[in-house]
Amino acid sequence: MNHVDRIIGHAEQHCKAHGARLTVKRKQVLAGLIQSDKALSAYELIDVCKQQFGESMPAMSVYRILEFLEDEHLVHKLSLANKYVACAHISCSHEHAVPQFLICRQCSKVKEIGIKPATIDELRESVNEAGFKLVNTQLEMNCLCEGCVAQAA
Amino acid sequence: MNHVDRIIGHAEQHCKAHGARLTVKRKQVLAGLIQSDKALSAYELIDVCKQQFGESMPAMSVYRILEFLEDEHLVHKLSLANKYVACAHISCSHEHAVPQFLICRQCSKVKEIGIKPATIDELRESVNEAGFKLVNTQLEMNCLCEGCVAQAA
DNA sequence: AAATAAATGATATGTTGTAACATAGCACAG
DNA sequence: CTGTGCTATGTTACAACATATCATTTATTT
Repeated sequence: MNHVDRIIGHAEQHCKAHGARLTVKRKQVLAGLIQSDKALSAYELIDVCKQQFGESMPAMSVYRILEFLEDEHLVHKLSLANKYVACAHISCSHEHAVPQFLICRQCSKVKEIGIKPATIDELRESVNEAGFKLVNTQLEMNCLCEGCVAQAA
Repeated sequence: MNHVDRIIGHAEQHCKAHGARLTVKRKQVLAGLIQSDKALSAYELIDVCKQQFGESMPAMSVYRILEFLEDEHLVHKLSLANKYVACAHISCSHEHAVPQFLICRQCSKVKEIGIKPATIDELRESVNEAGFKLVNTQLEMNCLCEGCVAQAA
């Protein structure tokens, strides 16, 4: 049983635990994302599924499935790139805070990190001072990954 | 001379200072953004210009003009919302750091703030620890504005 | 097996953004 | 003033991202 299957297994348990169903199609989409170290757009996922499973998915289905996976906290949507990534913590049993994402502008590689709570608190305070309320702490930051920095140099 | 015209005047000086031209169309687009306290999409700007100046702008032109205005630091693009806002500091003569934006999920109202440099440094450090390089510090945060918080309550 | 609910398919359309090439208008050398 | 070149704008076509709506299929319950 390989890495991806193991994670999918965890995801399935997670869904079962509250009566949600991780169907074949949903598994395929999730697997596509897990295998990729980059963020993928919905249409890129269609291609991936086509290649890996010979299944031709309509865009509509992929978007529905992504929505389901987001609701299950198995996938995150990155608004900065209009792309999607698998959650890095599907296999962890403990709860996680809302993560932050570093997105490589060049190659779409994504790293999910947890910023120090103290830093988050400072941010939240700045926001409050401005009279706004932070809805969530999912920050997305434009970055370059190691590989692309090296290339650029 | 009203508020908007005054800001446009500043913008014109700024452009002239290095041989860039703030043409009529460019002024119209900029004025549309300055008048709005909300972020506007390119297509919303087309409507605004149509209403205010009777000028029918092709989408392509608006995008080109927005790009020009961004290069001149007169306008910011908000990737979280795929919308655009006028820079809050066009009339200031001093230089500004890269700003951060609070975007109301509900009504698209935007506030441009400057977070404490120390907080930014902490963020940058977290990013470096993860092996990435921060490309810019234009953070965009999903928020609710005062008005929409009040409404929701 | 019938009734019900959940998931997916099919089709159309909306929204955001870019590519590629054509035209218009100004600026300045001759 | 006239050609030449540059910048700005127009036009058309299309790519990429996303949602609405209704029909059909699949799974679950009774």
